[in-house]
Amino acid sequence: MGTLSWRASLYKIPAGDYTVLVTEPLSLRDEQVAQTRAALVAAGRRLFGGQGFAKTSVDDLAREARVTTGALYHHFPRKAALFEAVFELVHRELLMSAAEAAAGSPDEVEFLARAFEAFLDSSLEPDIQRILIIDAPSVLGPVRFAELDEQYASDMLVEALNEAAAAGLLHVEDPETVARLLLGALTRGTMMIANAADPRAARDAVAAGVRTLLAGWSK
Amino acid sequence: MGTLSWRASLYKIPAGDYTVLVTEPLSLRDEQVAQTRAALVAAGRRLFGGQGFAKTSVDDLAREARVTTGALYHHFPRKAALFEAVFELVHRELLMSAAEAAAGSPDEVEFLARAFEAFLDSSLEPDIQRILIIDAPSVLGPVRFAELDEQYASDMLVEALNEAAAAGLLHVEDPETVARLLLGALTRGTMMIANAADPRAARDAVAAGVRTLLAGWSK
DNA sequence: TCGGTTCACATAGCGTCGCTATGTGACATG
DNA sequence: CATGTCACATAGCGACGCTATGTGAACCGA
Repeated sequence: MGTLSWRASLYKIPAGDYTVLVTEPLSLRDEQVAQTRAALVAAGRRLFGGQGFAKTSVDDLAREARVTTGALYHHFPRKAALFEAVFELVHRELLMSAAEAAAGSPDEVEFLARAFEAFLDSSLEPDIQRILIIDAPSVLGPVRFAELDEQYASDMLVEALNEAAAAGLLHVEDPETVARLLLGALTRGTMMIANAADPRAARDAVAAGVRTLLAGWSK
Repeated sequence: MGTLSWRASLYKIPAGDYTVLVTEPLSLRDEQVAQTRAALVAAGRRLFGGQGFAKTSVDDLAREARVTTGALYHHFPRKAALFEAVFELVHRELLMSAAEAAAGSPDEVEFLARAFEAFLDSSLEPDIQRILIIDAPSVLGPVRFAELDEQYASDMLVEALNEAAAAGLLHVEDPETVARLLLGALTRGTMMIANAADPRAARDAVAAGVRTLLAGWSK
C-alpha cells in the first residue's frame, strides 16, 4: 500500500470493483481509506457530470462525499486530480460496455460499428458527455488529455482497425491517424446527439454516417 | 450606436477591420469606445490563447488592454462574454483564410480538401487550438458552443458538401450529419498535430487521412 | 454658449473559491 | 504499553470574479 499513488485506481463503487496494484488482502483501515476515496470519486462523478467542473466547488465535493475538504486534499493534490480520477473511471466503464455490446459480432468491421454505436448510446447520458468531452480537454490540459485519450480509447481502436485489416476486411494505410480521426468524428457525433432536439433520431443519423465512413474503407 | 450590444463586432484589429450593425460614420467618442473594445478583445486573444481561460484573470486582461476591470465589465457582462467575442473573431479569421486558400480549386472536392488543409495549418498555431478547441466547449457550455460552431463552421461545410453533391462528385445522403462528423475528425486531427513530436509530419498524415475520408464518399 | 444629461470608464470592496498550514485522534507496530 | 504514523478535520490566507458606486468628459437642445 505504501507506494499507492493518487493516480492508482483502488476503490469500490456501485458500478463495479477495481483493484489495481494491490493483490494482498486489505486491512480494515485500508478498506476505509478506499471507501473514502471511492466516495470522493463518486461525488466527483455526480457533481462534475451534473454541473460541470467550474461550477462544482471543492466544498460541494466534500459535502457530497460526506467528508471535509482536508480529506479531499489528502487523497488528491488538486481539484483537477480528482477530476482526472473521475475521467479514468468513466472512460473505463465506457470502454467495457462498448466492448461488451460489440462482443459476438460476425466480423471485425461489424465489431467496430457496434462498438461505435454503443459509444454513441452512452453519450445520450449528458453527464458522460460533460466529463469526457466538454470539460476534460480544458481541465486536464491538451497534453495530458491526449495521453489519457490515447491510453483509453485510441489504442483500442487502433488494435480493432489492425485486426479488421488483417482479416482483409478493411483497407487502412495509417491506422494510428485514422483511429484519431474516427474518434474525433464520433466525439462530435456525441455532441450532436446530446444537443439535438430529437436525440434518438440524431443518434441513428450519426450511426448511419459512421457506418458510411467504415464502408468507405471496405475492400 | 444605441442598440449596439456586447455581442456585436465593432472594432479594429491589426488583422483586419470589421464593422457590423453600424454604417454611418462614427463620432470621435464612438471610435474611442471601439478602440477600447478592440484592445480588450485583442488582450483576450493573446492571454486566452497563451495561457488558457482559467489561468487568465480579469485583472490580467484589463492590464494587458491598459484599462481597468470596470471598463471590461462595462463592455462585457461576464469574463466568458469576452471569451465569446474572442472566439467569434478567431473563428471568422480561420474561415476567411481557409476559403482564401481553397479559392481557385479545379473542382468542389478539391476545394473541400484544400480548405481542410488550411484549417489544419491554422491549428499549428497553439493559441488558435487553445481557444477554439480546448477551452471553447467548457467556457461557452455545450449548447452555446454548438450554436456558434454551427453558425461559423458547420453551415459553410454543409454548403460545400451540397455543392459537391450537386456537381455529382460526392455521394452524400445526409450532409448535415456528415458535416459534423467531418468537422469532428478535423478537430481531433488538429489536436494530434498540436501535440505531436513532429507537427509537420503529423499534419501531412492527417491531411492524407482526411482525403481518404472524402474519397470514401466519392462516386 | 450654457445647463443638464448621458455614459464610458475608474475605484473600492464583497463573497467565494482553491489551496495550505497545522492540529488531532485512532490505529498499527515493536 | 509506548511510540510513531497517517488519515483525516479545522482554520485561515490570498486571489479571483463580479458589483455597487463615484466621476469627469463628451454630447445636446435652447
